[in-house]
Amino acid sequence: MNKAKPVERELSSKKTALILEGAMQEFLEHGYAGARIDRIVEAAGVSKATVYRHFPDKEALFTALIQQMSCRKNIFEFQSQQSFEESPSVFLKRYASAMLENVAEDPQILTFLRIIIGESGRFPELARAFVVNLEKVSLDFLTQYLTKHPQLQIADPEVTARAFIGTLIHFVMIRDVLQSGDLVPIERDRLLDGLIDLIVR
Amino acid sequence: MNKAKPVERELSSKKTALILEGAMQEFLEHGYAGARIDRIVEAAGVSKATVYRHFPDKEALFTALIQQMSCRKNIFEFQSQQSFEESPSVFLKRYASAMLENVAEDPQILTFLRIIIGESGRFPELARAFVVNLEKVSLDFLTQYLTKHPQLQIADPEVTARAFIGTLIHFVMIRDVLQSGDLVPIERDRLLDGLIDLIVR
DNA sequence: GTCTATACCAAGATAGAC
DNA sequence: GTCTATCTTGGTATAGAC
Repeated sequence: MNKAKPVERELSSKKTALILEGAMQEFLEHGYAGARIDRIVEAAGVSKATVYRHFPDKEALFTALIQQMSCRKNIFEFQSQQSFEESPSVFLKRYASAMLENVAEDPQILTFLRIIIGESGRFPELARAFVVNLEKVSLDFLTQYLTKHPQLQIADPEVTARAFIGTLIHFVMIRDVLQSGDLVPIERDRLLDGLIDLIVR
Repeated sequence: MNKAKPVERELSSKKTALILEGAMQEFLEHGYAGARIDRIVEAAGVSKATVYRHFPDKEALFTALIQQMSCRKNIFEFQSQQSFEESPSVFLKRYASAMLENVAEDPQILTFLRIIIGESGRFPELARAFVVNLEKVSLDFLTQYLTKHPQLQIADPEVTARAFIGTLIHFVMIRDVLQSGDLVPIERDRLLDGLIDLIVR
């Protein structure tokens, strides 16, 4: 009557975490089709059969992993420290800088972007989760910020938020994801300050 | 003394073209690791041995194909019809519309973008060829256009060109590549006109 | 629930006839 | 130069012992 049932549950989820951790490096590095269960098994330190006891197949493991990552690898993560004296141009500079620092601090964000986009044809639901969890949140946040500062005289905050985020993402794409910053060089601060000038004037 | 040697050469390159054509659908649809030589062979209507007589291995076939496509699938293709009466805002609208129409007319551009980005970690040279042939060309073109119209009072044409292209690419990424336009909806013309207002004022 | 060992199949690449 | 047939490897997934 006093059997320790919950303990088994916990062991099980510990293995699940190990598997997902091992799967992360493998899928991020090799993509979906290029990923090898053998390497995931090795990295996780479990047996192959254990993987298939926790996940029905390779595809389920992949989608579970990416959905989990969509909540953790947030390129737009930002401490909105509500310093009210802060001028909009300073705020926008901080916001953009935070995003670029997130990318610099965690290069896994780059491989995450590569796989989301690369597999978006075969796994559209994962792409859509990415857009809802990351893109939409930051677009809405920026739109609201611009709307709440009418002194900026922003004609269409939604469009302006798009231009701001779009320019930043495009910059990261060229420089970091495609590793071609040297081919179309531009200084970080020149782009950021010029972009903010375009918006705040 | 009158042997028809050139004929063989031509047959050979005909096969090469067939193989590349078959490889295109296969690589674009399934990515590098997911592509199957068997399916390329079937689509091209040649034997597997013929493929390996023309290309050393799968990787060489892939890089040859993508390099060829970087010259043909130009998302920024645009008839610069030099109508001098055309105002900058009309010109910019035409330029942006042309890009969006290129995407709409040839959905292979989308799968091409997916594979370039998705494989940019393993094939950085292909990503760099893409940036040089497509991104850089259009960035330079737009920068020059903005510079040649000083009445626009563009503070930093290079940055403005980045913002313009970046906003467009980002829009295409969300809507078409990631198939998530409905999640962060915005009307095409509202974005384009708003973006141009941001630049030309 | 987890492991070892294995079934089963499909992939990339090649040998040898023509 | 091109084909058919085949080799070899390595993949996903599972069976059966513990």
